[in-house]
Amino acid sequence: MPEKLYVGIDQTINSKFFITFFDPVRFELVNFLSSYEWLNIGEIAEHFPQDRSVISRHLDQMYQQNILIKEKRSKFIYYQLNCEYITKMFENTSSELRKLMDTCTSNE
Amino acid sequence: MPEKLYVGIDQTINSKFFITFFDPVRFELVNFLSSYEWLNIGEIAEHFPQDRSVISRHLDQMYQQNILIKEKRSKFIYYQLNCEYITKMFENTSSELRKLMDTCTSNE
DNA sequence: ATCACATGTGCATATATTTGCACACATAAA
DNA sequence: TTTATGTGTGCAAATATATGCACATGTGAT
Repeated sequence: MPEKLYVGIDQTINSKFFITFFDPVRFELVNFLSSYEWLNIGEIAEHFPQDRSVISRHLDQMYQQNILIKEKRSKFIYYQLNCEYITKMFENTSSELRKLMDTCTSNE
Repeated sequence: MPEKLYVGIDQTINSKFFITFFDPVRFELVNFLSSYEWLNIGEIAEHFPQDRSVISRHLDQMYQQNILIKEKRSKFIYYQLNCEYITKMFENTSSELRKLMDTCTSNE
């Protein structure tokens, strides 16, 4: 603790990503999208009780956090899980946390 | 997608843990506690602008999710990060996600 | 027992977020 | 152009959660 070389986890961990990811509805969206490739907003919203506009906003929030990738084709907007980024984000966070936790357990 | 052998991530991932972990105030508490060993509620609350009762409730929520371990000594209640559990939870989640993401990227 | 202090809790308020409607905008077809 | 359809947005209501006060409870000391 006196000679702390590591910066706080608030510096290295993107908590907004996780808050976006684990919201109940958005987490269901992730789960749903993991079974499909490109789907447009209407196709996605069909499978959820919420209004299409609500789903649209959730998808946009997920896109802002790079959880989804987006593609516009004519008047449709297709979304897909950004698998690479999601996996990397979790694994990087795991290792950042592992570093931090190693220092705190060694202090006991 | 037709022959999906994996169960949904909602079955294998404990999202409540992460929702608890990444709440802004509780995340700051994790960050703060990572620099110390056992601290009682009063000592912790001194470092935060919120009322002691608010901090007390946050700590209890974290304890419910195994983010913290607790120890009562006389009239004090001491908390400490549950480093093992936190690390394991993140790493298990990472690998569950990795499994899921591997199936979705191979579909493209 | 009384006192001092640490923590828990009921409850109303504050704050943040989601939700759905109504409508605006965009795109493509007729 | 008008029409149909997909998506974005303003806004108010609903919902969930955090917050802080006041007080209750518990524990140890005097």
